[in-house]
Formats: sequence, structure tokens, C-alpha cells
Amino acid sequence: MSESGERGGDVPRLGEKSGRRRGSAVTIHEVARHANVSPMTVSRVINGESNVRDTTREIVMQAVRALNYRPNPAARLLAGARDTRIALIYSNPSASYLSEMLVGALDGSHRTAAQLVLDRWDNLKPAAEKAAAQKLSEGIAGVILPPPLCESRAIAAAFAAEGVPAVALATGQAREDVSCVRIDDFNAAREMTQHLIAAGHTRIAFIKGQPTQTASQQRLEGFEAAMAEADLEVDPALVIQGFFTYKSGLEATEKLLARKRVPTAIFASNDDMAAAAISVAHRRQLDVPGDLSVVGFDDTPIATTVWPELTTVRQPIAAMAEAAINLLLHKIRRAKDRHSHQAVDHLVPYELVKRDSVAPPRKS
Amino acid sequence: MSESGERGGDVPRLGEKSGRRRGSAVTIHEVARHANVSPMTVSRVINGESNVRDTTREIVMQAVRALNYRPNPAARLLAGARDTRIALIYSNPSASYLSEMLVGALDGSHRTAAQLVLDRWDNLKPAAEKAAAQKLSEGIAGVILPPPLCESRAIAAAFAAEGVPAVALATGQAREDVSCVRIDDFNAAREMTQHLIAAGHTRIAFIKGQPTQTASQQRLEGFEAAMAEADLEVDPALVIQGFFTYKSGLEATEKLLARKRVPTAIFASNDDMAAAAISVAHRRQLDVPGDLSVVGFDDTPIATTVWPELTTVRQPIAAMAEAAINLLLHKIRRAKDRHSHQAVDHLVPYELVKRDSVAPPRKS
DNA sequence: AAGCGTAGTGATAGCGGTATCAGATAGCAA
DNA sequence: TTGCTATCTGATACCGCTATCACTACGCTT
Repeated sequence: MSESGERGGDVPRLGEKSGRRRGSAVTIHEVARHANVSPMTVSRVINGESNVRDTTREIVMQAVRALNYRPNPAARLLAGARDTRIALIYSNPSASYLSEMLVGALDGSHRTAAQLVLDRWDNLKPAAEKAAAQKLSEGIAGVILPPPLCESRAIAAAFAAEGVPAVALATGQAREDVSCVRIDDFNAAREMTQHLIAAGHTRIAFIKGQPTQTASQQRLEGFEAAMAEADLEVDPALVIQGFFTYKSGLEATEKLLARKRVPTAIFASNDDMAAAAISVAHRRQLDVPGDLSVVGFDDTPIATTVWPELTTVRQPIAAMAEAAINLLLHKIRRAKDRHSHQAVDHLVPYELVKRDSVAPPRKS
Repeated sequence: MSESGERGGDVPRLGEKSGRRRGSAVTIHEVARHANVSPMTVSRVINGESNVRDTTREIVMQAVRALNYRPNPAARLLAGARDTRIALIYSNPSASYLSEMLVGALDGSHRTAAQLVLDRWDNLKPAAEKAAAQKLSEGIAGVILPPPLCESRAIAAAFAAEGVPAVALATGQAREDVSCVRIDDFNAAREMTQHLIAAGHTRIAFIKGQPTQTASQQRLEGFEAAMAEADLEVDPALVIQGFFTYKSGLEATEKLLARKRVPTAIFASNDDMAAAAISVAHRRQLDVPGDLSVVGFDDTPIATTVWPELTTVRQPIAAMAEAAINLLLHKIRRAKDRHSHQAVDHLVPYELVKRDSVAPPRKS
């Protein structure tokens, strides 16, 4: 019963007799044999635990590299008895965010062998939200909060109280209570405004977003910053409150175009409102972009649905959702280590997408 | 060795002594105990294997629902040599479907313990499609083809050649080469037309959809049938070709409203084109629905984004996607059984959604 | 009556990792 | 030397699920 010395001899080869093994993936056992240690030691090394002698660690690492070993995430998750379910709560699928978000989240969850649980909270009252959070927390290891839920400190607190880590997606700014994955709304808006200014516009209107969302504020500030930097005046009459809905974009644009001195460009805080702006412009026999340039934000499907197609800021939601999942899994793992419980702020690059809704202003 | 009758007695309680279990997720053992069968039987049921007595299956399903059991994907992945990955291939145009389709597909795949693999084929050439199908087939047990891919017999044939069962989503009619999950486009269009006629319209225009999609043809025929049944004439000048895009809807509506005798209602073959019709009507100072009623088809998010909100036909894409997954899994299981290889035609009920874009015609 | 499928079900043994604790080795005070 | 931590490593038992095979009924031949 103690013939561990005679390895490589007639010891039943691991992974050979097994008629069940499918892939030819290297297992931890093979690495262990190669390094002449137990699988447990290999496990310790690859998990960066400290109680392994340096020499041993080095030998193991060499074996890992030699065999190009990649731990099987499914086995890891299973063995850790870690709950692998992570919830994505969406609300008012108003945003065509959803599809892209799902694509990204799905990709991320497959890669990590986590299970994605979708939950829909439409217009819940605060009390109901808290109850829902408590109920959901029982079957979940972490949660992703996309807009507009991500803004609610109450929701974040509810999950925190249940000990469930959360990651907020696409907030306007970093927070101390939850980790965020987001773009730099301020600079994106600033850059977009600079683009408009570079095209020759000086009289630029701005349609604000839902005031409860921090991203709205950031976008407005980015706009104002760019205007100030170019020594351009922001006419307060040309900054209108919107609510991220098509309808609010309609109303805001009506007001804007009813002014005696009409703007030559409109910067809407999202694509839905920008699409609405185009619609109103057309209704008033204005050519876009000839008479009026219109730009949006987010690059949701509607940006390429309308005509002309919108110049907008691309927010890579799929990539952000995937990043959120990874971040969440890290947090879940180290929850027990009592490691850093700090909120992380993960910035993802945005991109200015120039399409057909911008042109130099007509000379007047 | 044959005391299998004494179950539930002093058998060591599964999942109670375990100090290791963290999440409170329901396991297959608990379901098994609840249903008074072995875990293996539960496994068979949730995997849709055929060799389980119907009564047993029903009991197990009840337990599954009662406990809200969701199989642990990590364990499945680890244990199963077989992968139940099923692919959903999407292609840009009708991407508004996407979110709903994903929600449904995700639900379906969780319930059935399948893994959903997303693949995106944008405007591939036939040769590239074939190559992609071959490559994809290696890691996949089945495939779902939503529009517009579902129309291609070549793609269906490519997967058939690889021995991978496919299910087409939202085709216009049944097919012999692949199974379909769809609604009755003909009758839906007919009913919508009747709704318009009942509101008092007699001069109704129709914007056709992408001619390569069979659903387009069905919708047109349903329209024509309703008109004929009401003894109304279909003015050929009022039936215009569109391509399911917003832009094509713009152009088609321009033509329609340029006629001397303008229609009082427009039936667009999908919501994007209907939204475009509203936009053009507004541009021409026409009130919707006062001067012009507009209806769409599909009930995609844009239907409730535009103002006024669209009366349209609800195509329950989420439910259809889930149905497609179930159908596919059945085919996969019985592929080895050499059971029926026939194509199934699964019809799902549609629904007429009446919103604000229809009103009786103005008396002239 | 004996033989032989054939459904339906259960027992067992893993899949590739990790938690846990026991054992081994070494270091160092008593 | 003995005892007793402290450090490192290994053996074992699972995580939740499924492949495989054994077994039980119940027909149906011959």
C-alpha cells in the first residue's frame, strides 16, 4: 500500500484507463506527477497560497509551464463549493442595452463556468426592492447592477447587508459603496463636444439625461468643459432637461427648435433622444445634418436604425458586462480571505463613432 | 442487497452533515429525495432522456418546480463528457429581436441544463458560412437559426451535413428540411388588417418586408386575404417594397404619401418600418393617428419607444426561443435513438397589441 | 417452462479540483 | 534528550452531476 516510489512504472496511468475523459486537457494530477508532488501542493501553488516552500513552488511552476497547464474552472468552482450563480438584474428594458449586456454577460459567465441568473425588477417600490434583494440573495453569490438600478445606494446596501458582493455597471462616477465598471462619461462627452466644435459649431444645444443617473451629470459637465475650453458660451436656454426616453427627446427638441435663435447642433445625452431630435427636425423640414447636426451617446442599435445614422459615443457594454462578471468572481473568491473589501473602479475605453448626422453648420 | 423499499429511513441525509456546502442552492439529491427516486432518474428527466416512465417524469418535474431546482452548470460540465452546448447564431439586421430572444433562450437553457453558445455571423459569404458551420459544428450539439439566417437552405444543409440538428426560428412557413418554431404570420397579418378595416379604413397601404424572408410573403398574403374578404380593393400603387429597415420604411412612406390619393392607414411589415412611417408623416405635418393610422409587426422595443406607441402584432420571441431550445434538445437526445428525423412545425400564438397609432379615418 | 429481450430504475465510480486534517520534518527552548 | 510549536506536504473525502453497468420486472418467443 505504500509503493509511491515506483512512479511511472506499472502505476495505473491516470487518465488512460479512463474511458470517460474527453478533452486532452492537462489535469492537476499530471502536473503533480511531473513535479513529483501531490496534487494538493500544485493546487496551493497555482492559488498563490503562502505556505509552500520556495523551491517546491518553483518546481511546480516549471511543471505547469512545461505542460501548459490550465486549471479547469468548472472543477474549481465545484470543488470550492462556491455558489456560482451570479444575478443580473434588469429594469425597464428601455435601454437596448439589454441585448448587448446579455451577450457580454453570457460570454463572461461561460468562460468562468458561472451561472447567469436573470431577474427583472420593473418599477419596484423601495420596500419591494429590499425584499427582492433579500430573497434573491439566498441563491446567489454576486450581483450585477446595470442602470438605472446601479444608482440606488439603497439597493447596493441591501445586497451588502446580505453579504452579497455587487458590481455596478455604467455609473457616472466611482463609488465607495460598490465597485463599478464604467466608461469615462465626462471625457467622452467632452471629446464629442470638441468634435462638434471642430466641425465649426458654436451654438450647440444639450439635452440632459435622467437627473437621477450620475452619468447624466458627467456628460453635461464634459459638454460644459469643452465649451469653456473653446471659449464658447453655453446658452442656458439651450440646455434642456430630458429623461433618456424618445418621448422626452421629442419634447426637448421641440422647445429647442422653437427658439428664435435655433442651435446648429444638438448633443443628446443618449441615442434614443438623439433619434427623437432627428425626427422633430424632419417634421420641421430641417435637413439633418445640413441644417442641424445631431449627436447621441451609447451607440445602441437605434443609432444605426435611424436615418441619417447617428454620430455617437460607443459604450462597449458587452465588454463591460464581461468585466463586471470577472470582477465579481474575484470579489467572491476573496470574500473569505477578508482581503481588500474596497470598491474597485474599473474604467473601460469608449470610442467616438463618426457617422452621418454631423456636418459643418450652414453659413448664415 | 435488495432492500430498495426502505427509502427515507436512516439513509445518511445528503446535504446536511456537509460542513462544506456554502450556497443554499438546491441539488439534484434534494429533488430526488423530494420525488422519492434516485438522483440518476432526476438527471434523466432534466436531460430529456426518453427512457423514463411518463408518470415518473411528471413526479420529478413537479419536484423540480416545487424546489425551483436549477442544475449546477459547473458540475454538469465537469461530470458530463457530452456537451450539450447549443449555439444561437445571430446576424446583424433584426438585432432588435436579440434581447428578447436571449432572455428566452437563456431561460430555456437553464431549465434544461444546456449551455448556450452565441455566435455572430455578419454578412458572411456563402463559402464563409459553410466554413463557419463546419467549425462551429465541432463544439456543438445543436443550433438555433433566427431570422434572417433561418431562411437559408444552404446553412440548414451545412449543419445537416455535419449531423447537427437545427431549429429555425420565426420563419414564414413550415419546412421539410428543418424544424421551425414560428407564429402564423398569415393570420396575424389578416387579423391586423381586419382591425384596421373595423376602425373604418378602406384605403390601406402595405409596406412589404425583405423579399428573401418567407414571413414577408405570408404577411402580405394575410393582408390581401383580409382585404378581399371585406370586398376592399388593394391598390397596387399602395403596396410598396420595403426591406425591414428603418430607412426602407422612410423611402416607402415618402412614395406612399406622395400619391394624389393618400392612404388613411399604413400597415408596415415590421416595427422599424412603421416607426419610419410615423417619422415621415410627422415631417409632412400629418397627425398620427388623426390623419394617418400606422401599424407594425413584431412588437420589438421600438414599438413602445416611438410616439405615438405602435399598434402591432406581438411575436413572443422569448417564448419561441425557449420552445426552440426544448425542441432542439429532444432532437439531440433522439438523434442516437435513430428515432424520427422528421421536421417539426411548432406554432406559437401571437397577439394583437392595440396601442395609440390607430384611429378611425378622418371624414373626407 | 425455460430462455431471452427490453424498458425502467438504482448503485457505483468517477470528472478535476479543493477543504480539512493528519503526518512529517525541522527548529528551538527547556 | 525530550517536548513542542511552526512549517510544509500528503491522504482523504467530498463538491453536484452523469456514464456505465447491474438489476428488476414484465413481456414474448420457442
